[in-house]
Amino acid sequence: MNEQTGASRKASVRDVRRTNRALLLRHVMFAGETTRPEAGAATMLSPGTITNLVTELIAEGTVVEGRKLDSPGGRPRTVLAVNPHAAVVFGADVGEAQVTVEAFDLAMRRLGGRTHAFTGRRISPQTVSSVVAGAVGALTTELVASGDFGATPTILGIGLGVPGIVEHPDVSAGDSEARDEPLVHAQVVGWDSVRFSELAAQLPAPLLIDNGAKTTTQAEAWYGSAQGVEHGAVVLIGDGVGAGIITNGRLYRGSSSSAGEWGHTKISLDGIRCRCGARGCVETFVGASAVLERWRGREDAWLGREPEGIDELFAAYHQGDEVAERSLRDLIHHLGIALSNLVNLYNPQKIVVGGWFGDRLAEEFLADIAAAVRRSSLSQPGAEVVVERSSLGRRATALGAATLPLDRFIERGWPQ
Amino acid sequence: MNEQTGASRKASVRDVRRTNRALLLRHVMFAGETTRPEAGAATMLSPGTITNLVTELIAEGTVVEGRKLDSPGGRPRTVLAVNPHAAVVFGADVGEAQVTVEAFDLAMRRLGGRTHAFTGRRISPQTVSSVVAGAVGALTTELVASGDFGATPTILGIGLGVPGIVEHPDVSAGDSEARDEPLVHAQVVGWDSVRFSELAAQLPAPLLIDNGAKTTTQAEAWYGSAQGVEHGAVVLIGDGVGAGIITNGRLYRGSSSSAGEWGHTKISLDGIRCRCGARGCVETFVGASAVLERWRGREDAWLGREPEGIDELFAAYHQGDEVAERSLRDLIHHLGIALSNLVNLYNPQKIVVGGWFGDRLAEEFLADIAAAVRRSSLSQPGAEVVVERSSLGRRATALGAATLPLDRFIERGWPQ
DNA sequence: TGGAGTTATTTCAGACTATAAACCATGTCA
DNA sequence: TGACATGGTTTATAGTCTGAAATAACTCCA
Repeated sequence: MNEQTGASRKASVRDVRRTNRALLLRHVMFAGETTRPEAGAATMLSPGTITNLVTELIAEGTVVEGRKLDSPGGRPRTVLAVNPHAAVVFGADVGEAQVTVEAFDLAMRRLGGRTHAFTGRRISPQTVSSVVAGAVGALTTELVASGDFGATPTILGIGLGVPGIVEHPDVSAGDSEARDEPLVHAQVVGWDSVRFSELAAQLPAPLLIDNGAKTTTQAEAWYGSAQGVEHGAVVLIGDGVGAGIITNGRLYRGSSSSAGEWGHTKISLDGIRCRCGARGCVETFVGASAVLERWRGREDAWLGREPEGIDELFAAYHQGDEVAERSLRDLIHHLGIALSNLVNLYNPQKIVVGGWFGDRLAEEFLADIAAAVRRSSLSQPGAEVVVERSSLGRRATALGAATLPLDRFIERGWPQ
Repeated sequence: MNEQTGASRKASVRDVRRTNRALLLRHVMFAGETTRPEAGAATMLSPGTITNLVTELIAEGTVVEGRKLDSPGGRPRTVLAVNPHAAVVFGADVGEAQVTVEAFDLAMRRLGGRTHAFTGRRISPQTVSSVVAGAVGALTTELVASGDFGATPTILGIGLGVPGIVEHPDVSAGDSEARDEPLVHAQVVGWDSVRFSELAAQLPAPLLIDNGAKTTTQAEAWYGSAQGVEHGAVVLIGDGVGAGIITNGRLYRGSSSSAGEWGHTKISLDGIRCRCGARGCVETFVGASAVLERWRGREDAWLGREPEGIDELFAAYHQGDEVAERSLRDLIHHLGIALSNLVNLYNPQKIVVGGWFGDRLAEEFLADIAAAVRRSSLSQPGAEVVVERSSLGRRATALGAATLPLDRFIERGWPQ
């Protein structure tokens, strides 16, 4: 009996304020438009506290008052909303072949974006850095030109969704905000322990990095199909396969932020060798490239990516091709088993199926996928889980990346 | 953008006190003996607050002052410790064939216990209830006789670890502490949606129920091999196979408390049919009964439990029997794959291997198991995970069950 | 024996919070 | 115009932690 377990931090009166401010601000942001009484009901805070907090938020410029609502007798309620022009956040989707940077106002409305496609096979962190920095700069001047954000827009931060594991430094060891930047390990693009210090130094606001599957999950949780989900999973099926796990309403990261590597869990004791080196990985059964290779009868190799071929597969299926049908049936069967492992382990309320290939599958076979999941799951968690198609599409990754600085702002307030 | 996401509750000044009180009390309990300065360092609370809280805890009778420590110049520190005689907690291990009830003082020292073995195949909830109520009564009179707890010992609660899924009612819907008792689903003993209301009514203190694998995990997390682990898993291998997952330092329960059913995740697309109805479950590869069936060459059926046979298996292995060796090698290989799924999904710091069969395996093959896990895991999380043997043995389940009321006491204080 | 030095513990003023209740503001309706 | 209803603010009060000052209880040394 030596160490502390489940150690929570000490609390002080200041924390009470921070918690309640965040609670209220989150309500305002997600409600879009609200009123003081409505916010009071949603947050359970007393009218006095609401007044107090709202006054502060208005003074800061974070929140603005709007029109007054009609009343059936009684003083009319004043509409409250986030001040969209109070600040800007950037979100970047770093893919294997391209980088997309998007700008959002404080109401998370898209203001503009830049996409840069790479021709070479592997992009270097330096290239990515210069593209991101360039896009942020270009978008910022665009914003200045629009006049909505003044001469020097307040930038809350730049979020980066990258294709790999992002290892965050141990927070417990001192709160020295200084140079504890995350390490990025991305096998797919050949990055090993990359730090984006140079990029961070170039940018006009803090750089926050996370795994792309996780930022996508965050986007679905805040604005998409996973809204309000306390325990859930977002699975992303493309060439590769990933997942984001939500536990207790928050994105789960694990001890070193690599949690959720569902694509490399095994559902078979043998099978094709995966690019991770193991055999039997989910990715080798449901990843788009693997499915294509199978369909074409080359079960021995797993290389390259060829998303176009998926169109052929679906076309063949619709023309009654039996081989195509069997490929898709097998895929759904395997997907059901792979998802049932998530169901039995996490007992999620909802599983959201996304990714370019997953989205395509869910569009046509959602019911079959759900049935396959239930067939392999334990009865109780299987009966409870809802399987749904993702609702945000390809922009989710950048959107989710942009929520990183936004979330930080909600929790901590303005810098300093 | 409608619903609230990751909704935290509103905070008030009272919560600050509760949080800090719990933080301090937890420190005192886990330290065994401490002092005010030591507690201050551990909790980061100021000396004034420590005095304040300690005074309250002493006045309540929860904490007592002890001897004064020698000082090399300066006022000597006074030893603080939990008052073991302040209260009693009970923990019950409801197994498939027997029920064990144990009593602990507030320092979680075992005071006594009762075990009742059943002869029939399936025990009814009524039988379990009367056995538990009887044992609690008998142990209580024993405690009264000992004189350490006065004429009417304060009982904080009775924790029950049961072999099945425990579904807790939704807490969010009103804080009516009234009759929202959990539902127990235990296929193994044939319980379907059982409520222990009658038992709760008979008992002299609140009844708290959880899954046995989860209470065992809790015990390992508080007092065993999983101490101080923020992200980890405790896997329990016996006839059946279960797991408890620790995320962010707390036991993870999922949306309806059935999380952690690792025994019924699939690592094979075909294979023996499991008692859950599916094929390829981990339990059919590493569960004791399944291993025995395999060893004896009867791969077609999976029935009954015969733990004694495991001794034969190990004996044969030690005598150089090749079939026994192959059985164990295969088992370890499969266990490695099954655990690697946990590693890739949860990214745990530590995996604790327990359960009567798991313990036996870990005793002899821990290094092999760890190697097998690493072989199948992704390199980054695989390199970080530590595989360890459980350290509490068979009493862990009841001990963990007893932590349920203890934890509640730490968080909420004395009843009322 | 007593004074200096040292560390533990308590006391207390000050800074913040939330809340309840009283109070003011601004409508509708008859 | 007054009664009523609801929205929003102000204020007194009760908790809470913290930092600094005060006090307590030692050891060491002359």
